[in-house]
Amino acid sequence: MPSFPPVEEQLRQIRRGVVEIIPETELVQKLERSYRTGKPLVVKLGCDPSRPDLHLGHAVVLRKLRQFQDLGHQAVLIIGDFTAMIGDPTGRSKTRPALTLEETRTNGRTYFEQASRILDPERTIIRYNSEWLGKMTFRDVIELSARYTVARMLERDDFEKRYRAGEPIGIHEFLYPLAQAMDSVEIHADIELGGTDQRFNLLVGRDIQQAYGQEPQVCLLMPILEGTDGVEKMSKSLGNYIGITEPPEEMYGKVLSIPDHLIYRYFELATDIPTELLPAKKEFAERDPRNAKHELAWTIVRMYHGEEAANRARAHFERTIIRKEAPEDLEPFQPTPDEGSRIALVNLIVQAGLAASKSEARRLVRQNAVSIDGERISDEHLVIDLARQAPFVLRVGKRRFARIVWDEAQQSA
RNA sequence: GGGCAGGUACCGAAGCGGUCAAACGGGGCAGACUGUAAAUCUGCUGGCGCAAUGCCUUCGGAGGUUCGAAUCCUCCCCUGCCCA
Repeated sequence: MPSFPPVEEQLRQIRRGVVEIIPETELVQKLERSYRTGKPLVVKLGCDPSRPDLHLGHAVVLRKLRQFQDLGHQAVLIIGDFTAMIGDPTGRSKTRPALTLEETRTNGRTYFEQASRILDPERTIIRYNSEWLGKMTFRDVIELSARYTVARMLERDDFEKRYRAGEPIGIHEFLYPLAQAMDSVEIHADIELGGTDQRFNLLVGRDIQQAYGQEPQVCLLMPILEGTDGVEKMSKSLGNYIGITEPPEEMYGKVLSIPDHLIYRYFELATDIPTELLPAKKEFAERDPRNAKHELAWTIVRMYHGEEAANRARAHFERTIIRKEAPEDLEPFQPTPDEGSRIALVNLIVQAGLAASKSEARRLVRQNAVSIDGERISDEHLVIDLARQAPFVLRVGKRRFARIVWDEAQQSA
């Protein structure tokens, strides 16, 4: 039987970083009842297994779920494998490719593995929603749909905008919020977590739970973390994300590339530093953004990779970016020469994966972006004799390096 | 079922028989600057290529007209709106 901290203390922690609690009075009631009866609250978080690469944006809400675990409540992670199988078309673009059941299972496992860097896996219940959604008959679906109206669906910002803009909305898109609501019904969720973009979906959950005779869940909305560009929300498809499994060096560099005005926000939402220290960080970020950003990067890397890795990442950054030297642990790359031991520079660049095509490589040379052992190359027709010149470090742009080696024996073998 | 308007490169959007690998904007990449950033300026942004008025692939799909098509014709697919 878990023993909970006092309700006031729980509330204090739950409120940190939260944008909105709908409605807060019900949260208090639920907490009080749980405290009285010793029964943990069921806290739900739904996730989309079509993209199992978690980043700091996902981490915001996962950290909140972890916080509930630490307070003694029951975390339930819903893997939306059923919806992924159909292909969720949320957002403007085309329907996502539908996944097979195996793919969603594999993705689900990957998701959980990654989420375990934040959650306590021992105390997390995982449920796949195909388990109950897959069993529903057409009749069940019609009954479910009858509980909601088109007008209410169109309240959703995304639907309304698209409808007005004359963009297509598939009927099945109306079914997604309902499906998600059924997840809440299935597990009798007391609280559902989500980003502010999930507000509508979580609220539908409340209505549907009531329609099925249950007490409605409390919706707890977390802010959407901006990506490294500082404008759009962090997302993989926008390429502005920092993945939680990325190597320390990469993570460090990416954190450093965020605009200054986000430094404090990242401290608040993406780190585990105690709430009491936040005001000091805010002052730090305003007074000395450069060093505050370094501390932020270090803190985040430490959370996911440990202190030693964080120190290494900092040293790496100073070496490669500030002093513009090649990283020390570059994998050697043995190119396939064009003829004998000779290779055209543009071919070498493509082979080493530093450019996508020869034309691009050529362009980069013209733009003074290519150097060998620190020396700028301006001749796009340059041919390199590997036997004479290797090993050397090939560099393209600021961040792309390759250590080119030549081994006669290995070549003939 | 009928009518109308559309489907162009990563995205938005011009082009409507040759001078189109396709204007312009966004995004991306590179260079200068810098704190790695932001802002700013400059260049590049289908592939191949000895940067040639060169070759190949591309403008929803398949055919056709033409010396020549993103541009004209036919059929098909897709989207939105209006009517039924």
